[in-house]
Amino acid sequence: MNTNSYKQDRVTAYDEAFSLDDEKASQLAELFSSLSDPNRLRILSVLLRGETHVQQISETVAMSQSAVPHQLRGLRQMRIVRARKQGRMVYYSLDDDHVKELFLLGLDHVCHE
Amino acid sequence: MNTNSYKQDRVTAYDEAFSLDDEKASQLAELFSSLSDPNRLRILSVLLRGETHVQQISETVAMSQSAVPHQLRGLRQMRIVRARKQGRMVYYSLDDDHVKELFLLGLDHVCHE
DNA sequence: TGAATATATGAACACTAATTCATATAAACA
DNA sequence: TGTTTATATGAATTAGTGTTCATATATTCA
Repeated sequence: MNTNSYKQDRVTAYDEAFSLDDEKASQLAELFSSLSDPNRLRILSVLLRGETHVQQISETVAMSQSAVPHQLRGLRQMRIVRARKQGRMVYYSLDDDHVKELFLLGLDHVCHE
Repeated sequence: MNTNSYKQDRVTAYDEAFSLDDEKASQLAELFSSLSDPNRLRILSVLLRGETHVQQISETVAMSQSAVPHQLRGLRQMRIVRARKQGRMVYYSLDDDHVKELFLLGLDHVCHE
């Protein structure tokens, strides 16, 4: 973890000599890809309000029964959301605040022009 | 500009009653889509260091002659980069700091796990 | 003016990704 | 136990995206 120095303050961290290596580029692209679909974003916007079960997500974002679990699967694999089963319902929530920050920063930008 | 209240402090702005409408969802998805490709991210990582001409981008990120302008076109249309022609070279730079912030926040997250 | 260089663009192709449809699993309830 | 409800999954379809190849435009230089 000392071969790079990404861990500095975000804005000042970017070294002039820095060039994004292939692996980091791919990871970063994967992260942003998770946020690159309107329906996925709407699912996340629901989860931003708190833990919710699948059916309720479907209704809120007006997606079909099977489309929602399909998307949730991807988000789960990216560790963006987390599932908790209770009875026959499965409750999803954001796995941490990382994506919430990105989401809100992005929304901020979109809404300012 | 007062039909929404997105302009509050980012973290507290997210109203419990808020649900991402279709248009905002699409705009946001478009924004994140701009960052959803490794090569595009590498191009941006070069531009983060400052204004650069196309050929130099090609060399730095090891992309073909035509692939780079193709990608730059998309970034230009999204107003993420800006072009300045000088002689037969075209110099590109980031159009503002919006995407830089997203890029660095994302990189931050990727590098912390 | 003609050749060389830098960038852009259109079409074709390959690849990815999102949705739907059908079906499977699994829990609750009668 | 059998039926209903909630979620998940696989396959197929469709739409979108990134690259390459060939070519166009535009600028410099001889």
